[in-house]
Amino acid sequence: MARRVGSTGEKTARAIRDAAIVLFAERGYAAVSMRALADHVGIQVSALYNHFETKQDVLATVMVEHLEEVLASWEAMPGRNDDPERALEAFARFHVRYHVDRQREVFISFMELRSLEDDNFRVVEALRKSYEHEIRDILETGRKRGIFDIKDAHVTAMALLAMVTGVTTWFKPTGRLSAQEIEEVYVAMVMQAVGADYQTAIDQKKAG
Amino acid sequence: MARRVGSTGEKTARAIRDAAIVLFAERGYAAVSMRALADHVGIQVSALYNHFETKQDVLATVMVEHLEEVLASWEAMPGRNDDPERALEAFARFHVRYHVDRQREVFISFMELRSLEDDNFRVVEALRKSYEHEIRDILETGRKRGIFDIKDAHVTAMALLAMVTGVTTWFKPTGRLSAQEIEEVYVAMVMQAVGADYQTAIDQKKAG
Amino acid sequence: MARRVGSTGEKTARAIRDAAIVLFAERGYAAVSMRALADHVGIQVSALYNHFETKQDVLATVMVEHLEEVLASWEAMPGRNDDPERALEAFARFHVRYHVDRQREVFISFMELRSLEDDNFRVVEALRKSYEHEIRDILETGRKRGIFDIKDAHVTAMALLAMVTGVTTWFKPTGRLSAQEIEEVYVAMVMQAVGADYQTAIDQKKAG
Amino acid sequence: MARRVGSTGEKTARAIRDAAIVLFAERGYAAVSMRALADHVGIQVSALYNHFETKQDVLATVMVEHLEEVLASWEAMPGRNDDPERALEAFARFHVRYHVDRQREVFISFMELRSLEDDNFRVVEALRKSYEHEIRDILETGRKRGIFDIKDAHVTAMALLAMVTGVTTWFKPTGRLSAQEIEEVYVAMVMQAVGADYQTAIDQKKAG
DNA sequence: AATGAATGAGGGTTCATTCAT
DNA sequence: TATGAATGAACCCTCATTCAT
Repeated sequence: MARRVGSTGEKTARAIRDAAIVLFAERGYAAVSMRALADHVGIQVSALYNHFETKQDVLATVMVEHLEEVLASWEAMPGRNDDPERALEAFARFHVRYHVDRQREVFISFMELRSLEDDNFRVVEALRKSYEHEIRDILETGRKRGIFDIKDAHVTAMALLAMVTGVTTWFKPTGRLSAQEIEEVYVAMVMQAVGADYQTAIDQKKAG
Repeated sequence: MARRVGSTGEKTARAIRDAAIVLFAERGYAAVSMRALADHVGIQVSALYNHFETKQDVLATVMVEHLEEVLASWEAMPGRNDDPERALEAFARFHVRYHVDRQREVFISFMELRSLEDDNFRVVEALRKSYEHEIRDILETGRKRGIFDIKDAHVTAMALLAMVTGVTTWFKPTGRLSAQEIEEVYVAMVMQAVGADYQTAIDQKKAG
Repeated sequence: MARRVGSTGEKTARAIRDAAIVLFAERGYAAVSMRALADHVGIQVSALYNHFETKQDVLATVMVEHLEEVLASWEAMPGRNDDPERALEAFARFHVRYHVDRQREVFISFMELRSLEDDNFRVVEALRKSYEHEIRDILETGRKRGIFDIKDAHVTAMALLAMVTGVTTWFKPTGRLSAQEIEEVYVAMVMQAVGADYQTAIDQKKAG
Repeated sequence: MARRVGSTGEKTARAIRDAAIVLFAERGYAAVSMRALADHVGIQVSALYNHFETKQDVLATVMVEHLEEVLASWEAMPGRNDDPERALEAFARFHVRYHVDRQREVFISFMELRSLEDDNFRVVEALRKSYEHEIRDILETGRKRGIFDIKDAHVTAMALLAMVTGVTTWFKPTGRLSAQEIEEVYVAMVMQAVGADYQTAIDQKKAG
């Protein structure tokens, strides 16, 4: 008999993943005990094992689920198939927005790669690479066409990803700047960093 | 009795710090046991306590030592007191160079803030802020003078730091690009990101 | 409501007993989990509790059932009420045959006495003693009549039981010797061990 | 620096082995927890791990040590190189004596074979086989020379070993019979079981 | 300065069992 | 009768740290 959606089990599994995201992001995978996780969810430690085989399994599930959602969301992003300039802007916008919204998952997926056992690492690494290829391909296309003023698509891709991903380390929704404002700052920086004539476009909008 | 420099003890303490840097960077503070550390050094666990009071003390020592060295080196960097454009270039150049050279210490100092107990955290955080202020001040000065085309000095500072710091996550000395080449790529990106007329300067050099 | 013989429940209970016999013999009671037992049967752990109250109950059931069958079978063995020589031969023959056929149950009933809780232990111990008394009585009668050359009926009984029971530790149906051949070897040894003139009887048969 | 004989560590390790022998024999390996073992020794659980790597290691050590001692003792037994009749008597005498003295180790080495992991099993099994070969070789020699009236040296060896080993399951030093008396009963049974003319020899001694 | 042995807390995981469905 | 989910105790083992030598 199939497990009914919305059954107790489904809800508990979801609660465990959610608690894991909070705790792993806050303290790091190694520093989070299954007891702490269970306490956070409000169940007994042993009950965790009705939903996940091991602690490692919790981590892998969280990471894979996140990366798959990132990729799926990017697939649906408008502008991603336009010319390199618009595609890069779309990517930057998507990336910063997604990362501001899902700071913790992003941070975990980046930081806890080293905590993954071999099998899980391979799966997650493949997903990460897929994502990195997206921006690298945009940059490379733009570089070849002479639109972007960059020396190396790969290094640039890594640098831009690091820059934008870094927003997760300091952004707080209650801070001085809104998510919307931060998005604009980052998109502008990305565009300028590759030498695209972005500022003008904005000014035109304003002027228009 | 003062410990003589060059004594066995001094050498062991240095060896422990070095091993800690390697292991903390590789696995994270929480995932490194005192046993693993001792094994790496080639001594017994209990001998560690002749040199450091606690595991936490090892971490704090490594971080403080690193940050103090960073600041001292930056103090000595030529160009840091010139106009904002040159100062930013100096900073970018210094930062990427230092981070490529000391990848592991940088990574630890960034990642393991959360592993510090309150007292140590305050000390380390102060050192980090000092460093962040250096670039923020340069950017702010440049922004006020209309030299840099940026919206917000603080956000830009964080973004640039994250971007350049990120080099530690993928750079390998044996890779396709040399440290020298990567430095150039990053410096160019930083300068472009703030809208400084850097590329021209390079071209002038070439043209010169 | 009486449980109908042949009902699903009856079949499952039988399957659990059978799986328990295999697993307890193989790994020992303490090393077999209810999960392992359920897996072997092909049901969920909680379903076991529809058929047995506790794990201990499974063990007790298996042992009592086995010992009662042994006693009942021995009651029906021809020759058991004849003179001590024939009675001993009958017992040896019965014992080795039964033990070769039911190696696992025998092994469990012998080894897992210590795993029984008090109440169950008393029941099982009584059954075991009944069986031991059978051979001891035969030996004692033969010793008194001067037919058996033994020093002590009890010690001899224990020794012979141990010897024949030991067959379960190494006999494999696919081995060099058939069950039939092994039976002959053991019966001859038993008869000789008590100084009965058994070999002659065999020779007579051959000569006859 | 070599560990001094008689140091605390040596004594603790010995105490752990001794406690393990008692507990494993009484409850079985799987049913003995490291906590129970530590309690029995009077130390903390974690201290066990200063002396043995794992629980499995405790078992393997106890078994290997015992079997090596058995073999060494048998090597030193007088009469073991005489004619088959005397050699068998020597073996029976040695075996029952040793097994009465070391009931628990014998029982463990026999019963807990299944609890050994592969590597340890191979080592222990080899030692056991060495011992079994001793009696089998004696029996085979005697059979070939027509001294023993047995059908099969291997089956006979297993039967005799089981018979004599079984003494460990019921013998109690405080019981009706002394170890000395039980030895005589068993030796007589062994000799008679193979059709050796042993009783006469005893009578001769008495007559002598 | 280094060691072996000890401690007590806590690690991840499995246990037998219960219960609502 | 069978299930999935829960419990609380217990499992083996490792942890950081201490201390006599």
